[in-house]
Amino acid sequence: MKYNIPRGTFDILPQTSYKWQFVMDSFRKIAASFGYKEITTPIFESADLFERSSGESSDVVQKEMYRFTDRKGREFALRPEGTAPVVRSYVENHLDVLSSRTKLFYIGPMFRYDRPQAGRFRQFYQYGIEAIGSNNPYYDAEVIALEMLWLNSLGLQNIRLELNSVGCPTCSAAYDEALRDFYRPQLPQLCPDCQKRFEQKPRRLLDCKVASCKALRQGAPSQLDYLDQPCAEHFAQVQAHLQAMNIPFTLNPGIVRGLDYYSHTAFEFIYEGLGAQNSLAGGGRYNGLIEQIGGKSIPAIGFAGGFERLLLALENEHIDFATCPKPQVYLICLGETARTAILPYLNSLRLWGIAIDFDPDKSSLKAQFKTADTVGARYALIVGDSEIEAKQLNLKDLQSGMQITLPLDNGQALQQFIAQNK
RNA sequence: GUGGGUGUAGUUCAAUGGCAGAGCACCGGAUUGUGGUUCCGGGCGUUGUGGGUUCGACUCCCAUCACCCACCCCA
Repeated sequence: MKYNIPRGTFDILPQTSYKWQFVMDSFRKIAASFGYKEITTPIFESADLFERSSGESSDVVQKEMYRFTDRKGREFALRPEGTAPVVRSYVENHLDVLSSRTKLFYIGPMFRYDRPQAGRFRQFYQYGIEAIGSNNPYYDAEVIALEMLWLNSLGLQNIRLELNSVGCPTCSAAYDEALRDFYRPQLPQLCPDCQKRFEQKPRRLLDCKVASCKALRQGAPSQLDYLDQPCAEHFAQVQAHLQAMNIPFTLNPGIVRGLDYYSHTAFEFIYEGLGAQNSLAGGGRYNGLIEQIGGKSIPAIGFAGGFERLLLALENEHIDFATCPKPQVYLICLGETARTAILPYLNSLRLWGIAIDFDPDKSSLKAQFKTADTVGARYALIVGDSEIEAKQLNLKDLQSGMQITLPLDNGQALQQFIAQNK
C-alpha cells in the first residue's frame, strides 16, 4: 500500500527545514525584544470555543473547521486560529492577576478545511502576537510596528500596511444599517453572493470583485464616518502613534476581519506577488472577546501571520536569508583498522561541538573526497592505518588545499585549530 | 462547495496512432593514499489508476485519483 500526504498539507523536508527554523527563530527574537513571551497551547480545543468566539456565521465555523468527537462524546476541533486558545489559557490560568498587561506570542500549526491554492493550506503555520490588558492606542501601534519592522529586517521592503477601524459594537451596528439603507434600492442588481452578504455581513459588499457590484459601490457610506466619538478618537491616536514611529500606512475602509470578535482597529499586511492570497498577516483589536470567553472585561489587540506566505515572499524577492548548515569536517578513512580505531576520536570531536560527517559505505579515497565536496565540508580529516600507528592525523583545508598534521589526542587540537581559523 | 489546467525515470522535460528518449542528479570505474574538471560505464519506467475505440494507444474517448491555479474566504 502506498500512502499520500493528506490534501493541503506538506512535509517540511531537510532541504528547506533550515529556512523554517530561521524565520521561526527570527520571530522569537523580535517578539522577545518587544517584551513578548511565548505561549504554547494544544492544537485541539473544545469546538465550542471557536464557534462562540469566531461567530456561528463565520466561514471558519460554517465550513472550515476540522471537528471530531472523542471516545467520551466530547466535541473538539483542530484549532483554526490562535487567538481564542490564547485567551482561553489567559482566563483559565488567571494570567491577568500577574500583571496589568500580558504580552504573548505563539508559533504553531493551524487547520482549516479549505480548498488549497497558492499560499493556502489545510495545515498551515502561523505566528501571532497578543497584547492583552490595555486599550491604549500605543499597543495597537506597537504590535503593528513589531510586524512591519520584522518584515523589513528580513528584507521585505514593499509591504503595504492597510488600516481601518471597524468601531465598537454600537457604531459598527449603526454602520451596517447605513450600508443596508444605501444598498437596499439596488438589491436585485447585486450578485447572488452579495445578496447573502447584504443580510449577513453588509460590509463585505465593499470588496466584492464582480464588476457590476463594483459599479454599484459608488457613493457608499464609509465606516470611518460612522465611528462614534471614543472610537474616532482611538483611531486618530493609533494613526498618530504610527506616524510618530514612521510606519507608513494606507487607510482602507474595506478591511473586514473574518472573525466576529474584532472591534476598533483592524489591519492587514499586504504583499503583492503571492498569487491571489496576498495577505501576509492580519489582526486587530478584540476588546470584547475575553469577557465573552468567561473572563473579565479586558481589552486586547493582536495579529497573526502565515509562515508559508512569508517564505513565498522571501523566495519571490530572491532574498538570501538563510544558509543550509554544512559540516565543518568530513572524515575520510582508509583501512578497516583505522575505521574502527577512529571511532572514539570521532565521538570526542562531536562532543567538542564540531560538526563532522562520515560515510562508512564509501571505501575509495576518491569517493570519500567527492562526498566531502558535495556535503560542503570545509576540512577533510584523513586517517589510515599508518596514521593510527603514528598517532597522527592529516587535516586538509578543502578550500586552499593546504594540509597539516595533528596529534591523535582527545580532539582538542583539532577543536583549537578550527576555532583559530574561522 | 464551484470552475480551469496538468499527470512519462529521483527530477526537469521530449516522443505524427507504429520499437518509450535526453539533460541534470545519483552510483561505479580510469593501478583502494589526496577532491572539484574531464573521459568511460550504469535506466525494463505498472507513461497516475481503471475501462473503452483500434491490427496497434504515452498519444483518441469515458470514469476515477492526485497535484497546480482561480472563485468563496483567509494566514
